[in-house]
Amino acid sequence: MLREDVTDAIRGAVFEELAAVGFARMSIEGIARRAGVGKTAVYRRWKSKLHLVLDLVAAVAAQGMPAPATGSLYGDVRSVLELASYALRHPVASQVIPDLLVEAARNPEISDAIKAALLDQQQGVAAVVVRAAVERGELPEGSDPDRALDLIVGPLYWRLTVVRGDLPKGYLDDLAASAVRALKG
Amino acid sequence: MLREDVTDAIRGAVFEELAAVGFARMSIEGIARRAGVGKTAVYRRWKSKLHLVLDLVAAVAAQGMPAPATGSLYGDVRSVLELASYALRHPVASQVIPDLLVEAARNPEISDAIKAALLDQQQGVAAVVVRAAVERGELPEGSDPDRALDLIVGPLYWRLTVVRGDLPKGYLDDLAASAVRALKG
DNA sequence: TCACGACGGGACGGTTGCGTTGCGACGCAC
DNA sequence: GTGCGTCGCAACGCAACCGTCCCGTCGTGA
Repeated sequence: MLREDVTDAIRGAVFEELAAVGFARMSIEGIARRAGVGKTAVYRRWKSKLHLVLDLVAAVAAQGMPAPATGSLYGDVRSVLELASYALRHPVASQVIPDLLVEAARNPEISDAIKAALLDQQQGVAAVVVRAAVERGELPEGSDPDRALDLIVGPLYWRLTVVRGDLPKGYLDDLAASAVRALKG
Repeated sequence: MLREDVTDAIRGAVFEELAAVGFARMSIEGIARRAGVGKTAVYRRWKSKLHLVLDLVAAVAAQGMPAPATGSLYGDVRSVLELASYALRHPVASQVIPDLLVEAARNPEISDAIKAALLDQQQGVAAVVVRAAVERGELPEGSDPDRALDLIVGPLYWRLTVVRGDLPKGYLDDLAASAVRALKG
């Protein structure tokens, strides 16, 4: 029976290593070193660093992402932005997510995993939010949820992980209002 | 005197290598191999792969980025989106840019170079566009150009390099209109 | 008490890239 | 035609990591 504390230590080390050096530079030796574990313990559980990461991403995907239901489009959008900004400001996640997204452009397996763990989840949330807004009459029939997601999350992702600028007080409120204004049209 | 055709071959190989495997995995051996050149020829010109890439990025930065002046905010925004989508759909650039942006989060030198080559340029363009719109009375006094840039480029970057979705006909027109609507408020 | 299995650690041969060096070939200026 | 400098190429010793194997230790369940 594999020891669970060792498994957890390895998982944690993978996250840290992924954030510190990125997927491309990450090595199993480095993970084992960081986890204070023999390489054997890693290979006994996973075949390669790819499987390790796919496993982690799948675990994140399994958590699911809650869809807001505040009763207004603005409230829902603001809520989504709050959640997203929390994730993208986390020091580990803000390194790991963009890194894996870039890696996904070169590796279909990572691409599929990321898609299931993040993009599909987000698109699902967007679909729920848009449908609710349509039913309330806040958005016209046939509004495209994907386009809505672009307009809501795009600017935030750009600012936090591309420009790597700060998030001034009230920025999320502004952004939510802007997105709602953009969507209604 | 260093032969210029060799220098050009190396520069080209760096771009291709950067797109194919990314900065982290890129090796000087690989570059020389791809360029059909000895390692000596590379080391005679640059100290390391970092210097190689910094040099390339600086060359891009030197080109400059033209600011549109169509006479309307919508026209200017649409023009910026056209240029950006052209770059982000280029098969090499669409790999290299996100890769270097992620690398920039770990390496201050790359960060500075990218900032000068891309972000500062874009912020300059945004500043010009916003100022013109304010003078025309299309935007209120004191509109923030950075926020404008987030709203204009963010959704496009998100769609093209994160979701890696397609760009439906009319999407840029929609996006430009949405951005203008979001900005006025 | 005892056997089993996972543990950390270390060593293995093999691969890849590092940055440097020496070589003979080639091209160009003088 | 004679040098000089760059060229491609191959080799160098060094380092890191690969995936595997063997060891002695330790904890647990029968």
